Amino acid sequence: MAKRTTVRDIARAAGVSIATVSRTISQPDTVRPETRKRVLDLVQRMDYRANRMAVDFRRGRTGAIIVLVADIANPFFSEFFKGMEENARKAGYILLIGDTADDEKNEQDYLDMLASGKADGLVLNTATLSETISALEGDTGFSALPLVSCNASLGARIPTVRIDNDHAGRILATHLLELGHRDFAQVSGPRVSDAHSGRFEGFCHALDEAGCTIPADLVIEGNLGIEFGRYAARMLARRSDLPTAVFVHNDETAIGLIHEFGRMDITVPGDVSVVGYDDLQFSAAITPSLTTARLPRRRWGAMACQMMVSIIENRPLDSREILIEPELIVRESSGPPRS
Amino acid sequence: MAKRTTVRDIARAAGVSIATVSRTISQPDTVRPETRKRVLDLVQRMDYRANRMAVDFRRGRTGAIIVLVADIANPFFSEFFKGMEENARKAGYILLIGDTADDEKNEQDYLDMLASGKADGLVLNTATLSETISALEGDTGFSALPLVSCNASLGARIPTVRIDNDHAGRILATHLLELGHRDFAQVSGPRVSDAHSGRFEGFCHALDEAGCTIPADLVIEGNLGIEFGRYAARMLARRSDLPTAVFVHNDETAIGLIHEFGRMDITVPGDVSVVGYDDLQFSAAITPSLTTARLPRRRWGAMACQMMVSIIENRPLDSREILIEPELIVRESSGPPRS
DNA sequence: GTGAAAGCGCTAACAA
DNA sequence: TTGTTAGCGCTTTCAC
Repeated sequence: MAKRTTVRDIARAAGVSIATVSRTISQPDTVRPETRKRVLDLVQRMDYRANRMAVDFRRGRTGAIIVLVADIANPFFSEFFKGMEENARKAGYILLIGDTADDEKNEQDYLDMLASGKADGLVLNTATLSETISALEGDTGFSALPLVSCNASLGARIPTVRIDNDHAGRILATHLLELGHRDFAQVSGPRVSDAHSGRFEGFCHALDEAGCTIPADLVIEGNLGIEFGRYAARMLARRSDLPTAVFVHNDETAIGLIHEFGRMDITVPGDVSVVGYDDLQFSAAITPSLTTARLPRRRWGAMACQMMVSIIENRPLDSREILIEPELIVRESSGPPRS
Repeated sequence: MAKRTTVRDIARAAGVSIATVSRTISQPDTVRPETRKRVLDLVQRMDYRANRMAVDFRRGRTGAIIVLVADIANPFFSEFFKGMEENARKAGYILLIGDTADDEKNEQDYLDMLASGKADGLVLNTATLSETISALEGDTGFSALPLVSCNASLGARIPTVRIDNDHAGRILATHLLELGHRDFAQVSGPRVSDAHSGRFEGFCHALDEAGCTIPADLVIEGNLGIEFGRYAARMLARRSDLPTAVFVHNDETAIGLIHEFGRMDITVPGDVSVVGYDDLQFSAAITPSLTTARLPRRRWGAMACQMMVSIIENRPLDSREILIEPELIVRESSGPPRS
């Protein structure tokens, strides 16, 4: 493996100093056109490319923002990335994405690597970060690396852009109450995650205010996903008193649940109304199409990125916590309760 | 902003040399336990963390592999990432993902940044890379950065792990032929991409061998996605001679097409059979569930990553091109032709 | 406009 | 086992 071309090689070949080569690359207008041409030609011919590791090291910055997510397979994140990425690019950074696979150890590995200097900033969209984060902070509670959280549980300590999960739960409950429903079930993600506890509480509060409650055994809690949706459908179908409406904590799971109901000849919304949460692209393309709370995911990503860039570039923050409001999307899967 | 703690600070505080501090961090067993403890305590207390930029720079490696994809929003990629990531982790690397948003300029931005030293290797799963890649290669055709392609069009020049698209087209055609179909349509992605031309050709060849052809106006080509699927459904429905079977080049699009057929009271597979390509998690959770060619995406990612690690670590490659074989998954959306 | 020189923070010979 | 030292490749004052 041949040694890479360096500034020194170019400088020697062009008969200039390494400083001039460096300038030609990064501030072309500060060198005489004649010199510039000579250097640039050599750069081309000798296939010179500045060593990024050296550049980053010397400059003390990388031009990259990294975002860590719990599960990249969750289709939910795609728009979030788009929002981040667009803004990162606009601000002159590239966006790199890491997947912790919802594993604390992996997360720690990432943090160890990224903690200092791998990127100019770290955006966290993972659920279980409270402890690992502490490690990033000194005793002063000051982190060497600019951090933005997309998650409520860290909100108090680091700048946060998060979804108003409580509100989402409320608008879905209100929608179902207005349709006349009184008997509910919830298919929930792990409530240790505040994303899920937020949805759960918001939904329950709205029911409370209307004088309704959900019996404990009509709350089915577990790791969301299509298969869990199927499982929940079977659990519910087994009961003699099928509720008239189900709030499923994400669309993916709701899609599994609806499909399984279909197999068991339980019609949606005829027999039971189903509402989801997220508004995936597929949510409008199934039958029946899914009533859900749309999260403005792209905006979420955009805001998170803007906040990060402000921090990196030492601009004052308007606010240390930004709330993103979800929006009710009514489709076919919700209707009046069966009589 | 306080200056960060460096090896020198720790060395001074512990009364040792900077070399000892460095060793304590990276090869703890080579220092006397007593010294080690003293240093580690200080590291903790002074919140020292080695500057990754300096470490990477000095060592000449980063411990990171970057994969670039054309569109991270495509649910298709998630399993591919998982496969890569698992293997990267196993080999001691972290995986970072970049999204080029299918834009050559973005791609170029990434490559400029990544080309040298941002990562130990670059895996490319983007369609339109032929030109940009040239820039990475010197006149010698030698790239400074280890490269692996997941795409046929670059296959000749750099190591490749790719899907056997041609074969996939064939097994889907064969399945439909065996069901008795003779009248086909294809809903294709842009055929400038060899992923799509491969599927297209494979499908057509198998039909040829059975004495069938697809009329040119029954090939609907465009940018795949749910909306395009809906559009294709409307185009097909408008015809007097609706074909009996449609091969849609990915599941996402097939889901849109089936949903739109449903709206128009065209039943699948009663009126028309639909087969997709990918096997997304949602493909089994719609009604009717989708017959498709399953791409072993996780394996794809795993192989790509293994190949990359081999290259980085100068191990010999078994082969410079690995083909991943898709598998036919028969579900409800395909059946005998209407009589 | 250009060159000389001083490091950025760290690791890895090598010497002690 | 520990310390000394020489850079990694680049950018950036500061002279000229």
